[in-house]
Amino acid sequence: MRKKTIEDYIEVIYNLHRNKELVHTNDIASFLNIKPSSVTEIFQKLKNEGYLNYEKYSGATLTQKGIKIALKTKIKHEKLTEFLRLLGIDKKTAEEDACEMEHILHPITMDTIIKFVEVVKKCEVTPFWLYRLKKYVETGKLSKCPSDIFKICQKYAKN
Amino acid sequence: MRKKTIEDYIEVIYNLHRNKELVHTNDIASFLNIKPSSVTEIFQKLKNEGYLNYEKYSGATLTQKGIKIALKTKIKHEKLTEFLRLLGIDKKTAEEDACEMEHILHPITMDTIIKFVEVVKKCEVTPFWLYRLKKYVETGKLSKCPSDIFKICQKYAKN
DNA sequence: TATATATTTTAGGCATACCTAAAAATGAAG
DNA sequence: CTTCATTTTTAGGTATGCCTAAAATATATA
Repeated sequence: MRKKTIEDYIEVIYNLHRNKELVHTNDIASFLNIKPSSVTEIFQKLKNEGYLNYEKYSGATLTQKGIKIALKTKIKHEKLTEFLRLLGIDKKTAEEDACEMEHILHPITMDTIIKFVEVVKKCEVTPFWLYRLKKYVETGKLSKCPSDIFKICQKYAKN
Repeated sequence: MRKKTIEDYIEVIYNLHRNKELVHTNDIASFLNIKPSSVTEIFQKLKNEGYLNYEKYSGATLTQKGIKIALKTKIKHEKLTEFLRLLGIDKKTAEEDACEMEHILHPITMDTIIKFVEVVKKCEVTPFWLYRLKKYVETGKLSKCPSDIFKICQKYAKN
């Protein structure tokens, strides 16, 4: 199975787990707008690879291995969404792009993006570049960097 | 054909175009480490969809439609690489992640990331958050936001 | 508890992007 | 200009993730 397939399905299964103890092929199928028979096939494969406890006709639960993937993927999804939202991307687009990015980025890239968000958030106010970015995205016009900020950047450049 | 397949192949064809007028299945095959027969199949499909001028046994060139895709993809690739490099990602990783991201991001996300890079670059000095980010990635320790920067951010928050 | 209904699985198919092996075309050298 | 090596294509095969239609099982109701 492809990494993306495994992670996507496990993510959905994990999310539906909350409402129901056992997740059925139908739940996944209606959520993903595909046919239940396709889900059956995937369930069988996920079971073979040790991600799922699954017995014919009786729904499925994630194994420990499955839960581990689910949590990892969920974190990635949330952090990437947060990152894109921070840049000003609308919620729907951010969710969708995060959902693709979560499967492809190298760990170091993922880690760096997570830390980028933390660094920015740790300032507790909106950073100046974000105002310039928003204006630029909205108007197409890129303002010069204000001189007071330029000065401070220079100061930090020296350290 | 999948968007990713079209864009990936056209990108490679475009890059190999420079050295040779006509691109042959073998060129692509050895570059991508796949078999020439697989490339033949893709060439036929790319021709059918109007991206390629291709006649049996005689190599291929991109059509106007193909060139348009090539340039768009190239720009995306370069800008995404620049973005990741800016965050401190090493060259190889940045290239690889950019190569995946270029096929999946919504236009608005792509546009915003491009503008983010421009905004940061337009300051002509390294921004303060980048120092904090680098240190955080290297050491795992996240420093507090310096008070002078905090003040300036607050000032901009009021406008 | 028998039967009707709804859910789930099986069996067989399709498109994509790859493969191998064999056939066809190209082109280089005597 | 013919033969031989190389390149390219064709034909047929594989795995993946989806599909439909039919069969099997589970569930709800009378």
